[in-house]
Amino acid sequence: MADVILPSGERIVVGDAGLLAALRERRATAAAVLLDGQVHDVRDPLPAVGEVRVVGLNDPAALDVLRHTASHVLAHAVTRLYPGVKLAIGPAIAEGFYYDFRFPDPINRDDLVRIEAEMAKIVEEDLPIERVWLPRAEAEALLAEKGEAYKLELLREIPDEKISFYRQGEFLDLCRGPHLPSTGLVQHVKLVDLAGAYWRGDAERDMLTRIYGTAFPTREALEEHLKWREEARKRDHRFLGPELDLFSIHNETVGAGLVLWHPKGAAIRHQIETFWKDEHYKAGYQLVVTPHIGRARLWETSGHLDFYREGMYSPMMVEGQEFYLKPMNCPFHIAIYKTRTRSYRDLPIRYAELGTVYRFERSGVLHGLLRVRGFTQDDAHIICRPDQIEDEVLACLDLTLRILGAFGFHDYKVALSVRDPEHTEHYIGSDAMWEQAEGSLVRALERKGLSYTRMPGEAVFYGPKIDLHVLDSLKRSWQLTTIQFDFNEPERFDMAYIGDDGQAHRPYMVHRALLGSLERFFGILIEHYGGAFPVWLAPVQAVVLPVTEAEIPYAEGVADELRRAGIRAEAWTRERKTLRWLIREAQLQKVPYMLVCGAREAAGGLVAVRLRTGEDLGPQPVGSMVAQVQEAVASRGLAL
RNA sequence: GCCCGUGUAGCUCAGUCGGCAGAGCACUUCCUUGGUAAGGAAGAGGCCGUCGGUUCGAUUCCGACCGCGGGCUCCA
Repeated sequence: MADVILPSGERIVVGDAGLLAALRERRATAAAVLLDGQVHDVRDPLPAVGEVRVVGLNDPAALDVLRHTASHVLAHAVTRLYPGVKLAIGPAIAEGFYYDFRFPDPINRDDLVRIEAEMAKIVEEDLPIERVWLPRAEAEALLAEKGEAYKLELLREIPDEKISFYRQGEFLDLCRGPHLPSTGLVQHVKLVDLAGAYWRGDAERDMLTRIYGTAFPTREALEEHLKWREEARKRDHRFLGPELDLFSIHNETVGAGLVLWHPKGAAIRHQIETFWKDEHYKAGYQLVVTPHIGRARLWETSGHLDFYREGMYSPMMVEGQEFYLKPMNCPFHIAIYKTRTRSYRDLPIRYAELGTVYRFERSGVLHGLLRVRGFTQDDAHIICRPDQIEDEVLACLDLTLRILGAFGFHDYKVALSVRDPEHTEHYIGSDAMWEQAEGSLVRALERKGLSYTRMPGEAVFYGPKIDLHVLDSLKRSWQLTTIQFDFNEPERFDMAYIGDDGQAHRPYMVHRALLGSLERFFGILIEHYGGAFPVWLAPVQAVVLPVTEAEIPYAEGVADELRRAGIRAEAWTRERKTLRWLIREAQLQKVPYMLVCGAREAAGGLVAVRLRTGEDLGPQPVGSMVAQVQEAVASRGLAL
């Protein structure tokens, strides 16, 4: 006998008759059962004592169950339409679900419409979903008879003797559940994409066809999600980049993964770099500049030729010496450190550089600005004494939050990557160093009030690290900042400082990049702002628009005045176009301020101000506009 | 690398069941002097991704290659 709380809040006691019967009696719709916070199948036996909560379709806890069932409806429809299809796996995922199939013949996007129609039928049929437990031998015989090789492989990895299947109508699938009680509950479902996927993600194994879909408890939620997808599509930086004349990539001529920054993109980059440099000087960093290539022996010493060779380009010969394009900046910074004997009084030393590096990426993974082959890291190396590391990490987090905040990123997720405790032999550095470094990272995070997820086994071999993910305006997560200890290179380069005991000591070194790379960060910024940059970043902050030819000299005078005040302004006087045309163009280019000059304004030293938002401020003295733009720049906000 | 899709003017895309290649935007010229999201007309612009095959003839059909887009475990 268990106490059951229904979605309505009603409490009932359920006996051996079972939960499903009791629910049917009360006409209650149940998606799943919550027991100690775990989602369970409504068909499972209830605990002898205690309390369970039945959750309805609308409960967030039921979303994965709904989607998992939706993936079964998909698989059901596919088996009806494509005899001979083989089933692989079909889990719920963050934004919906997918199911992997092996089709006898290739399908394409048009097939999704047919499949969706068949899914609608299955939902309409409102088939009860039953759970079936089979003994292992029977399960194996059944799957073998159906020729479900992938399922058989999965079965062999299940340790249990009783194997769980789910049946809806004529469709039966190996599955651990849980599932909804019937197919009729999957009302709001949509197939969104089609892609290839390796069986178990292994490039050596079969290529399957993956169908992606999403499902929600209500039509509104589904539509909202589809709108969100559409919004993300419109903000795609690969679309906005050329549209706004920010950058271009030329695979055939320049090379894949190599970015050309156009004047407007470069203007934004200039603002980012200037701000970044100012903040770094204020935070006690010293800027350095290092070359793009270095001799092979440098990369031998650093170890990159051992553990990072596949990411590096082939060497070039210069006067009989091998040189490599740099994939990282650290060896150069270390070389600067080593130009003289350092005292403990010199530490911490913080070398920062916007250093351009080149890394080999397979062509299939290149993606706009987000994954490229040549990029500029906002890199720095902090070299310090053991007693300084905690304060250094904390200062680093401070700087990170200050800089990211300026770009409108205020939501963070933090991952702390540490050693795999089972395999400490895979890592360089002593236990004491790892513990001290991890301790400093944890305490710095705590002092900063940042919650974090500890991830054992995620650290690289040379030290623990913090990775910071930000959420953009569409709530998408991007990994930007990384702060990582390096126990490897100080050793390999024999870095040292002289302590107060007169002896040489090994310093700690921390690598950190706050924005990651300027290319990738720029791509993220474009999508975050949808191309409508805040005034301080906007490549063109104001356009001056003459109404007729007569106002051209006045408009140019106004633009000059703005430029003298440090505002990026253009007078659009090159062509005789109607004001309507000029406004539309400025609007499409997402220029924050449109300053209209007609006869009335020219006579009075005024401009009629239209904002990017569509708001009309009416005629304003030029001087007050200058002040308003300067104010918006100083605030670094989106407000105009 | 692999699966599906895709490649035609600077851009976005039609089209040819094998017979001289099309539109809109952008560009050039002319007309228009226009007050808050496209004023009008004319012109110029093409190795129809590359290479090969079939054919009297290929941008179209076939093959290979190249480029681009989406995706390639969030495990029954």
